[in-house]
Order: sequence, then structure tokens, then C-alpha cells
Amino acid sequence: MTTLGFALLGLLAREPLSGYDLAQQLKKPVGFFWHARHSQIYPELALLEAEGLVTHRVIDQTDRPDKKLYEITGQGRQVVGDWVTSPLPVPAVRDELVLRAYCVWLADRGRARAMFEEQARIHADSLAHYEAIKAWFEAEHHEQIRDITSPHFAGYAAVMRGVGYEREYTEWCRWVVTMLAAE
Amino acid sequence: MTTLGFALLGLLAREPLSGYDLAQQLKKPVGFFWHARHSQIYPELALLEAEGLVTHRVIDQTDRPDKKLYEITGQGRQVVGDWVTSPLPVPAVRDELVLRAYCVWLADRGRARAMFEEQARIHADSLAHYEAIKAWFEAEHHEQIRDITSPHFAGYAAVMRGVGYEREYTEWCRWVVTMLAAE
DNA sequence: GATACATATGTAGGTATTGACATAGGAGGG
DNA sequence: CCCTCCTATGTCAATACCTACATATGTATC
Repeated sequence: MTTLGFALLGLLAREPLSGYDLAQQLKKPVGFFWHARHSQIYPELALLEAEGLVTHRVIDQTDRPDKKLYEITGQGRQVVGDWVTSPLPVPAVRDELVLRAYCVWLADRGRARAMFEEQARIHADSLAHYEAIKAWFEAEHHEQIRDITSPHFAGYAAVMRGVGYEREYTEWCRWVVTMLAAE
Repeated sequence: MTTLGFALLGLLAREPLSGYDLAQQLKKPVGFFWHARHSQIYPELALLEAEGLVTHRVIDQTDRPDKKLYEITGQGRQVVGDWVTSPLPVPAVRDELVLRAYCVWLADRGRARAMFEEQARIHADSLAHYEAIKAWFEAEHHEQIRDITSPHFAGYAAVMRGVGYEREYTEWCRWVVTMLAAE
């Protein structure tokens, strides 16, 4: 089982979805900290089905192409639940912008400043996006987000991480900009 | 040119290093937001040398095996400087712990709480590590960390991100723990 | 003397992911 | 009627990365 497989199971545990739907949800910034292309999703769904973790049925559609609607099985639900608390491998953090910051002393000052200003904008936009989702959760599911057995709590927890992550990232970008702009 | 290639050039722009040294620096948590194994580093160094971005000379050592000391060329310095401000591809954020949080409603409450407590400890340790490096920079290079043409400024900027990242991550883990512990 | 460990450099095989190619039906606009 | 876009499912080749294998020298410990 790959991590992508668990990501798909985690989405299918909430509602039945087609491969196309899953690909939409795993597009940034909707996919909370995991994403994949349809070229990886379709084969992974076939593997999950071969292992008996999901099943599918074809839905005939008149106004658009037919689709395969995937549903999680009881076994799939068990597998993803066990995976959540299984030993976590050391996370592989890779951030190209931080790496670039580490090399910024070799770059042109003005161009570097422009780049970090743009990145600050991008992350501020992303932050606004997450904060909107957070507000939506609090308005629409103010009860369920306190119930840890509810998928809404889990979604809210992921969004909380998105807010914190992007807030810190935006602040750091702005700090770099002020340093590059100083004097 | 791969991102790893730029990472190696960024390190070699500071001082000549062997492949082994580079592998040590790119081990977590020393490698600030980029890491690689020696099995990837050695071939990459050969590619960089073939492109004329680095050169190497063999250093004879008596107390340990001989080593190849790599030095960046003028062209290599130019290439990495240009790369820093080149268009940045959309970052591919993948965080398995956040994905697990998104699925935590399917898991055992006690086990989940224990896992997030452990993760909080891990990230708190990492935060302490980054804060120690930050303090070292401020004590040893309090002048250079304000000079954007200095590698110390660049290193300080990367560490600042490490501090912010791990601080936020630790706080989020603790928030999840309190939610899982409530009632 | 044997064993383990740090230094040092490499290769080989497998997996996860991406980007491009491929097909197809229906909707909407010009 | 053509072109574009959204929906929908798939394959293929290339790449980035990891795990494991492979070798060699010197030091420290049992």
C-alpha cells in the first residue's frame, strides 16, 4: 500500500467518488497536503480494487461520459483506520524556496526581492483560501468539528494546519523581503 | 539540472566539500529543507563535473580513505545565482501526518492521541535544534546576518524558516492532542 | 584476533511521480 | 460547422528518489 492509496481511501471513506472526482479533490489547494495526477490515480484505484479495499459500479450519464463510482469496503475502512496510527516514517521535507533562500547571497538583489514578494502574495492567497474554508467549517459544522469521530473534525484539523502553515510561510516571505529591501 | 544539483552547488559555493561531506550536510535536520542520500549525490556530482560546474581533486589521507574534494567553478556560481531568481514551479506539498489527521476519525482515539503526542515531541526537538542554530548565528555572525551578500545571511534566513515551520507544526500537533484528549 | 564503527565512493534494482500522449462524448459559442 | 472546454478514463516513457548491495581503509573496543 502506498500513501496515495491511503489518501484515496480516506476520501472514499467520506463519500463514493469517481477517479475524476478524486483527481479534482487532489488538485491544489483543495487536496490538503497530498496531491496526485489522474495518471497515478486510475492505476492506484485498480490496485485498491484488486486488494478488495474498494469496489466500483458504472454510472450511466446522458449529459456527459459515463463514470465509475468507487465505494470503500469494510476492509478498506479497517485498513485506513489502522494505517492512521501506524509508525510514521521520518517526513521528507523538501522546499525549493527555502533552498533558494539558502543561495540568495549569490543572486541579484532586485530580482530576488521581486521573487519573494511574489511568493508572499501566493502564500497570502493560499492563507486566505484556507481561512475561508476554516470559517465555513465553523459556520456550517460548529458541532461536528468538536466530535473526533466525525469526518468534519478531521477535515477541520487538516485545514487548521493549512492556515498555520501558510500564515507562517507568508510571514517568513515578508521578513525575507524586508531584509532584501533594507538600506 | 535537477534541484539536487542546485543544492549541491549552493553548498559548494560556500566551501569545497567531498561527496561524503555533502551527504552529511544533506542529512536531516542539518540539510535545511532539502536532503538526499549518497547514492543520489555521487552520480549528480559526476553530472555537474561533466557540465563544467564543479571540478575535483583527490586528497590523499593517511588516517582515513582518500577523498575527492569538489570545488565550484565560476560558471557553476553563475548558474546557481541565476537559478535562485528563476520562475519557481508550484511547490508540491506532501505531508503524511496531515493526511493522517484528515483520516483520524476512522482511527482508535487513544492510539491517535499517542501518535500526535509523539509527533509533538519530535517537532519540539527539531524546533529546539533550529533555535539553537539561530542563536549561534546571532552570537557568532551578528554582523553578517544583516548583509544579504553574505552566505551567513542566507543560512540565517533558512534557519528562520526552520524555526517558524517547526514552531507552527509543534503548536498544531499539541492542538490536535488537546482535541483528542478532550472530554 | 574479532567485531564494530566512521570514513569514503560507488552501482543496481525498484518505486513514486510527472508529463505527454491517447480517446471519447456532450456543451457552448462563433 | 468548427473550435474550445469540461467531463471521463486510460497508457507510456522518463525521472527523481530510495533501499540495498558492494568495496576499502583505519580506529577503537572487546
